[in-house]
Amino acid sequence: MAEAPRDGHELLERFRRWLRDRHMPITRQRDLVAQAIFAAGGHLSVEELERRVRDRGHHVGTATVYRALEVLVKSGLVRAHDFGEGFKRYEPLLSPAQHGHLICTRCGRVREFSTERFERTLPMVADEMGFLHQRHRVEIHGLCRTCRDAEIGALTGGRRRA
Amino acid sequence: MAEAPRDGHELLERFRRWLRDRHMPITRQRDLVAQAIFAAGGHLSVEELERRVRDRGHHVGTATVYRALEVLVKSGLVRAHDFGEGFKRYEPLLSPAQHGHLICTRCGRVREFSTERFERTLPMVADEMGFLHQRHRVEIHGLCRTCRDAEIGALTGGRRRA
DNA sequence: TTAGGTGCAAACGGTTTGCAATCGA
DNA sequence: TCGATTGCAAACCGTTTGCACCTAA
Repeated sequence: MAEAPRDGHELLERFRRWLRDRHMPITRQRDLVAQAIFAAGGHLSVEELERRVRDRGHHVGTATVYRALEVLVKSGLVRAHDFGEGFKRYEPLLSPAQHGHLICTRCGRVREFSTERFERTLPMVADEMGFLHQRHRVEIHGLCRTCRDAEIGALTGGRRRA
Repeated sequence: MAEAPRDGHELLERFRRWLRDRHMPITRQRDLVAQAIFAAGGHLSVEELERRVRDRGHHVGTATVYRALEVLVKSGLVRAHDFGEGFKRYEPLLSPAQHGHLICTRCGRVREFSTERFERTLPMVADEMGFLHQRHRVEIHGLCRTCRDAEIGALTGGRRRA
C-alpha cells in the first residue's frame, strides 16, 4: 500500500535527519509516530494517532507517543493545537503558509484556510497595543457543509422537535 | 457610554432576571459567582474566581463554581475561553463589540483588541469554504510591553549570565 | 558499552459527577 | 412542600512522571 501518498515521506526524512544531527536515536517508536502523523496530514489527537499506529499492526505506549510528539514539535515539523476540546491535536507542517482553522461545532471536523490577508495586519495590531507579535491564531467556529445541511434538514424536514 | 463603570451590577440584574424567567432558583452561590466575575471584568480562571469569592468572606464549593459558570455561559452573559493554558478562563460580556485577545507568552497577561476590521471578512471566508460562520477567535501571542522590555534588557544588559 | 528511550503504572491537575443534605420559590 | 441546588469526595480524562528494563549507535 502506498504509505505516503504525499510529501509525508519527505517530512519523515527531514525528521530523521533532524534527530541524527543532534545525535538522538531514531527509534522504532519515533518513526511510527512520525509516519502516522505525516501520512495523516492533519489535526490528529493522541488517541487517533495511537489508533493509526495500531491499525498498521504496531504498538507504541501512550507516554511514548506524547514524548515523540514533544520531539516532533521541537523539531519544528509538527505543531500542537488546542481547539478547546479538552485535549490537543497535532498537525504536520506540510502547509508551508500560515493558515487559520475552520472548526465544525457539531462534528469537530477541522479545515484550513489561508490567512494571507491577515498576515500584515495582525503584527500591526499587536504593535499598536504595545505587544511584540510572535504568532497568532485565527479560528472560525461554525457548521461544516454536511452539518449545516443536516441542521436545516432537521428543521424543515420531519416532525420538529424543538 | 451607557454602561457606566458599575455595569457589573447591570449584568447581575440581567442574570437574575434570566434565572427568574426560567424558574431557576437565584441561589446565594450563583449570585456570588456572578458578582465576582461581573465585578472583575475579564478573563478569570476558576481558581481566581474562587479566591475572589473567598476574599469577600464567602465560600462556594468548586463544583458549584463550575456549575454556576455553566449556567452563566448558557445565559449568554459570560463566555468561556481556552487560551491553551490547560484550564479555562471566563469573561463577562461587558465588552460590547467583538474583540480578539493579545496573550503574553511570558507572563500570561491578556489584553483585548478590537476585531472590527475582521468582522466582515471572517464570515465571508467561512462561506467560501462551505462553512456557516457562528463565531470566531482571533488571538495574537507575543510579548507584552513589560516582558518585551525585560527580554531586551536581558539581552543588552550583558552582565547577566545568559 | 552506554546514554538515552521505552513501557507500565501511578501521579497529576483541571473538571465532572454521585449522592445525601439543604435550600429557594 | 418538593424539585432544584449544594458540598464533598470520588471519579474522570488527558497528560506527565518515576523507574526498571531495553536498544540504537
